Amino acid sequence: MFNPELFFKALGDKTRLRLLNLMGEQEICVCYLVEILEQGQPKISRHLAYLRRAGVVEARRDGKWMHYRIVMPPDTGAAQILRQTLAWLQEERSMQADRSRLSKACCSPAKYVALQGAPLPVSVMLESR
Amino acid sequence: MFNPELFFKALGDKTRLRLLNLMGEQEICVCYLVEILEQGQPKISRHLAYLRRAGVVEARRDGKWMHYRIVMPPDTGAAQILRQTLAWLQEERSMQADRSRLSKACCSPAKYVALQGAPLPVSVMLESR
DNA sequence: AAAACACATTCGTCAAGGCGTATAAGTAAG
DNA sequence: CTTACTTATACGCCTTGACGAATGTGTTTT
Repeated sequence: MFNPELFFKALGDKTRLRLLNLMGEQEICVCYLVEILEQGQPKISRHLAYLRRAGVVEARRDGKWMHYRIVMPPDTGAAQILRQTLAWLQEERSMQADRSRLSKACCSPAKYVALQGAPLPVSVMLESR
Repeated sequence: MFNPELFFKALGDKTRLRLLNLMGEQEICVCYLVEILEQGQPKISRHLAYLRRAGVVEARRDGKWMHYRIVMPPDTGAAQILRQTLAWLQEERSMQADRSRLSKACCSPAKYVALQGAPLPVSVMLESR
């Protein structure tokens, strides 16, 4: 029932890989994705839509904000490959840098004025308990 | 040193996935790929070139014939994903059918006249000992 | 109701990629 | 050397997809 071609097409783009890396296993607000990737909001939104059509992510509305999360495909093989891919990405320098900037963005609002008032990523909320 | 984007782009095409499935862990002559996939020789050749550029396969000349084989990427993560992908493909109906037609093609030359005299795939040579 | 905000979508443009047809390149056989 | 054979590449055409800019949609605030 799952389409390998569509699945790999979704992974065949730098920006989409960066988005998936930032989502990790947690849901995250779009505003953070835009700020961290420094890539223009419509561009990010289009790539998120692509990932949604491919069945790789799902969205949840929270007032003005949209939260995206990775959804594991029902197909066991695909899920395994997706998990493996996420682990692989974490080994990459640039992907680590993205994740590092994400943590900092949540703790230094002065540097990321646009994010003041935005809902914190779950990972950061857990850290600050 | 390995490029995830290029890697997944290479896997994001039905024909290329079928080619990789037919190669499996063994090298195979192009003429078989053309016959089994029934897809026109230039098309197959272009997709093989794409896979070569992406570093997923390598070619070996044997007189008039060219043999292609999957080459595991030096990057451990990529290699793991590639192996899992190949295993995943083998679970698909259509991919099993391709592999089944490959065995038959080597044993019934009458049906595949174009293949008479072509070098047998290694897997078939092993079976017929 | 109006304004502000977060995000999605549309539009026009451009590059990448897929395909069939024709042709080139490399090798073996006559 | 010419021919036949296997594979690769060039060409023209078309589709997909990526992008910035502008605009639309849904929600909260005033």
